Amino acid sequence: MQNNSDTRYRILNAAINIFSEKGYHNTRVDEIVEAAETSKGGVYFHFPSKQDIFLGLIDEFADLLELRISEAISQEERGIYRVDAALNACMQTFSEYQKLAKIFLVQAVGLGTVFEEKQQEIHDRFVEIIKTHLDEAILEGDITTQDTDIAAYAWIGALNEVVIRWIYTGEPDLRRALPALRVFLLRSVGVSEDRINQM
Amino acid sequence: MQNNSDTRYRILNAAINIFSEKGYHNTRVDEIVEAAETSKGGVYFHFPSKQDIFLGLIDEFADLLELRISEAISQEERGIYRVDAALNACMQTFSEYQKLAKIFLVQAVGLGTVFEEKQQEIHDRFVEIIKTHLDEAILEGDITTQDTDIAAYAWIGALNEVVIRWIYTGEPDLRRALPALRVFLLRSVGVSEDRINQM
DNA sequence: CGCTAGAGACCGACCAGTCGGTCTCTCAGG
DNA sequence: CCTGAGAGACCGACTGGTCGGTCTCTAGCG
Repeated sequence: MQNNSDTRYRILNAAINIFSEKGYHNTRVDEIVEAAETSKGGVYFHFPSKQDIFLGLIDEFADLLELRISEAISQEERGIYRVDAALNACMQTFSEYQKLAKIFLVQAVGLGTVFEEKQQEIHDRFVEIIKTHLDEAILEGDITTQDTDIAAYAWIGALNEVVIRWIYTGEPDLRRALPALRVFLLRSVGVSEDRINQM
Repeated sequence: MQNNSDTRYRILNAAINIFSEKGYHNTRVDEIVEAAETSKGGVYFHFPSKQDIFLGLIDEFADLLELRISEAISQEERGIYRVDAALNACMQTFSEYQKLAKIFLVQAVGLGTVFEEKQQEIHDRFVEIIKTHLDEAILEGDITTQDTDIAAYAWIGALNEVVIRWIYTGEPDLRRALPALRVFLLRSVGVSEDRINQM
């Protein structure tokens, strides 16, 4: 049981590398086999199918991301600070796991019906989190009344796009981009300049 | 010569429908053949490959979108109004060509190296347009000095996400979402509430 | 010996693309 | 007006390669 260890780990690692580079359909199981220095039998001993490996990676990363965000949020009291903390956690996690981020944000898109549902479901989780805290911030009077659904989608889109950009080009460095993005997002929901500056 | 007409048109139409639903890899050429009520030979008479059909659709749509946006922009004088006009044109075009929009925004993602380049290149075109006009608006004093690269990426991301959402769920209706998104985006780059309201 | 973990040859479904053939339509020559 | 030759548009059976997944076999361990 404890011997989940070496081979399984190497397979996952290889899968991350190759999936993130070539996408799901252009990745051959045999390539994973080779990169993991194992055999087809090895792979199919540890995983039921190619699809399972891929979906497993995505699920795992989504869980990690959500955990990190929840932790960050729980450290702050006020809605608007929570939102800021979540943003930080998000960027931090993406930049720490660049390859998984690419699989999550790029390679999992456009794979047809099977994957579409999972994709939607995960996206919804994050929209929900953002929306909740934006609504909270409205109640607390930090931002004006507005359509927080749209705002939540737009935030996710904005964030993803910047991260994807960074994944491809290495620019803008996420740490350098964070302040600009932070101001952008806070302004977008109507946090006053004064408050932004004093945060 | 003029008989580019019927069959070719039916093939493209079928391709739009099926690609937009199932994505590139899950679409069989034979499905397009059937939906277009033609034959394999017919398809390969008009197009050199499956890939060409797909890329052709994307190129065509990108051109259309850019054209529409340019037209809209050229109708306005001032940077900030231009930006607003472009946004309108964009949403209008997406909602008019929902299926092509899905191919463009969803199905063209994560297809591996060949498609990645084209994808980047097209994205850059639109980032460039936005950035240019944001910079213009800064010079005209309508918005504050800021990192317009990040803002441009974020805008595109935000827009795409909302549109993708609409494509999948039919909600929020783009016409209803537009005002909220408009305020969101204008605020995000620091257009004052006063000016937004008076636009 | 029995069991876990892994090796790698092999299978067969699947599918993009091909190729020889057919079916109009046109148009020149008689 | 008829003919027949040529071209353009289209047809669909077939092929050849590719890959996910399976199956039998083996090495080591307790």
